[in-house]
Amino acid sequence: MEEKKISKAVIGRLPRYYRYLGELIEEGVERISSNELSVRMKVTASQIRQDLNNFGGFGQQGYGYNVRYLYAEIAKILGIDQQHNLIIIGAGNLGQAIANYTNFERRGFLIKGMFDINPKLIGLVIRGIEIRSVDELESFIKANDIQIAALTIPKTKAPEIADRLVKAGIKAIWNFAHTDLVVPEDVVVENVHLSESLMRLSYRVSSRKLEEEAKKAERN
Amino acid sequence: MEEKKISKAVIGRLPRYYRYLGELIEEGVERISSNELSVRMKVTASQIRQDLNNFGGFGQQGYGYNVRYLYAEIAKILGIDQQHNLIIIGAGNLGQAIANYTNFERRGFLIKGMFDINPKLIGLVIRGIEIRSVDELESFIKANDIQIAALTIPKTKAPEIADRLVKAGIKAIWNFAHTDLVVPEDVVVENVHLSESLMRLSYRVSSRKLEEEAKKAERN
DNA sequence: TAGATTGTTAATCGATTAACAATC
DNA sequence: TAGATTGTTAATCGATTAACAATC
Repeated sequence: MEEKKISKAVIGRLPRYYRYLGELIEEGVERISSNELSVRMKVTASQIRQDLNNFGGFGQQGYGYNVRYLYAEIAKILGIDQQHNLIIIGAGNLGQAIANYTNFERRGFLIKGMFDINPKLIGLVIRGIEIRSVDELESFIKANDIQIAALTIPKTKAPEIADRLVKAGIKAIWNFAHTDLVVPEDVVVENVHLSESLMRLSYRVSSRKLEEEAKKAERN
Repeated sequence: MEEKKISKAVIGRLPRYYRYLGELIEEGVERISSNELSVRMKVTASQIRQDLNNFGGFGQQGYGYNVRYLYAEIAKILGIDQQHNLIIIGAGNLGQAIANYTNFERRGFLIKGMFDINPKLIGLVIRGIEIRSVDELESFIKANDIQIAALTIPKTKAPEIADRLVKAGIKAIWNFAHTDLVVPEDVVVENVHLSESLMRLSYRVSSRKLEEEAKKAERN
């Protein structure tokens, strides 16, 4: 069973397919062709078929794809058909935002606990999730079979906490701290660098402005 | 002056270069070669040189790159040498998290106001930023020369608000709602889809697990 | 000047799109 | 069966890496 390596680009698109299929289900659409879906999603039909065929043949010639079936298959591929136990480290606004976002639980991500160093926050309960002292981190991870840790703390504290998480057996870090974590290769890190996202936005706004000015200059 | 089109991949990497250069400045490093930087950043030196040369020759043969100079030049490219006026729509945890993140202001993003529909939130002041009723949206945008709107509201409300923002003359939307916004082509949308990020993480955790199981099975 | 390192061209690699035979 | 649409191979396009002449 040689697993062919799936490219990052393909994986990056899967959640978007999943989202669109979910919307189709809500609309009561039963089947869809790669072509119809390509129009909705503004990608090529070719890309959709290529992407899906990395994982198997989910469609049927002359028919297209059954929406519910494809939706369920993508869920399996993404691993969101299974339950993941998650903790949040850093109970500030961002940590609380994640804790309050109920959709994650619908996708199988169960938030089991939150951690902070601020004594004012420790003991508070958010949507049934208790905020604990970071001192309890390791014992909690082991006792509750935690796989994923969301890191919503300042970048200065992130490397130390990441080390502790790795030692405690965490398999994945959802990293919101503005730094690149160094972890062993069997630990997955998914970065959400908001400031980088905002800079990309800034670039695009600025380059648009330059283009417009260039056009205006040309007219004169 | 034909502007050659810069690829999305290159733009995506610029903020990371910027971050590493900032760290080098803090460390007191004056100059760096593409090769040294490539080791730190875990990319190829070739890629660094290619990326930078999209925008001009910032280095010097036999010397490398002056860290402060390159840092300043990338800031110009990203447009973060200029001030951007920003509003946040949706004053929930995520909106408040952004409002409280002071680093954005250091990069020239000035948060001028927050908006919500919840009467309990309207009137509150967060870090000097007042939460206003969404009714005041259009007048506020015009009166305060707002270019960027961060959208931290549920997906159901996002399309309607996006339309209003566009009509009010907003040039860029930083979209945290889990939906793809439809806007005219001169309006920039930068998406931050947290649930998609979490699914990518889930995929990677799940596929790691499968690989390990496959390896174990092979041994038997 | 000699050594180092860029800027840039050429080669390679990978991802996307197009085309079409297979098949429902 | 005829029409539709997939799965998949081939062609194209773009991005990354390698190589090296230019030059500080």
